[in-house]
Amino acid sequence: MQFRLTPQRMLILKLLKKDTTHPSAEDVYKVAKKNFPNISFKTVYNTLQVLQDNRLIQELIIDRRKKRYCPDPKPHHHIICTECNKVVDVHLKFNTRLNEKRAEGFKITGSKVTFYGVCPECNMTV
Amino acid sequence: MQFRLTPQRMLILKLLKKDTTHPSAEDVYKVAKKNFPNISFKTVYNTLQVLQDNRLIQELIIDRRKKRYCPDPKPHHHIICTECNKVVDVHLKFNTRLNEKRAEGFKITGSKVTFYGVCPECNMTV
DNA sequence: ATTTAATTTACAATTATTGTAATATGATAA
DNA sequence: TTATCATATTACAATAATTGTAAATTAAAT
Repeated sequence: MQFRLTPQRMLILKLLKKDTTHPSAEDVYKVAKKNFPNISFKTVYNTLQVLQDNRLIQELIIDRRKKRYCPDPKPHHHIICTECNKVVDVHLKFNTRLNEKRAEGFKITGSKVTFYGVCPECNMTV
Repeated sequence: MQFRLTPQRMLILKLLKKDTTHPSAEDVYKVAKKNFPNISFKTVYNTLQVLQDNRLIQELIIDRRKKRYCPDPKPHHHIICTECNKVVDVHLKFNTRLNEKRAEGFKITGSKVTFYGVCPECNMTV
């Protein structure tokens, strides 16, 4: 597929790159609307997919409610707050090698560690 | 909350305990319907929540399409097939300790490793 | 300039999940 | 045992996230 970096896509990529909150598609849509008032949800979803396919961002399956998007496509890990669903990056290497025997015949292509916890803000308000 | 182990709940728990496929709520519903033809989706979802709250099963946020349920409530890890979304358990301990400094102020309560790969069946059909 | 493929938009549709209200169930106390 | 009452179930509607469709638009390539 030929991938065209349209103004909408450029904007969404830029928004993501400076956003550390791991926004949802709706979050992206709301911010993008400020620059492109007529932008559609479909364009946002479409763009997120294209950016993902081209390894410019990555989709996170971590929040029980919806997908979140991470501007850093390189493999790394995350912590999610079990109270407010805040997500933050963890840039550390862990040894999670899975030997053939334990891989159940799967050809392993990657791995990720997810940490669950309570963020500082939520910790205060208990 | 008082938790009543009704026939429907008993059935769902039993179904899950002998199911290694990490079924979705809909999968559970379909099987449960064989014994309780009038069972509702709401009862299934409600039961899955209750069983989870009572630490008899655990919900998995791993499949991009929907929640999956694991009969084993104890912390362990999973492999998911990126082709067909098959999920299997990994019962191994990994050292994923996160020192305070790197926890970004979060109070960490748990962690899980997710492996991505291609299952034997999907590997064949390439 | 013309053709053509990719993209965007508006909007409908789908899928997973949750909410509501009436009825049914079953535990507990009289 | 029977009455009471909280909890659970069901049918069904509603919501939320995401995806599909088709027409119009854009822009790359001839």
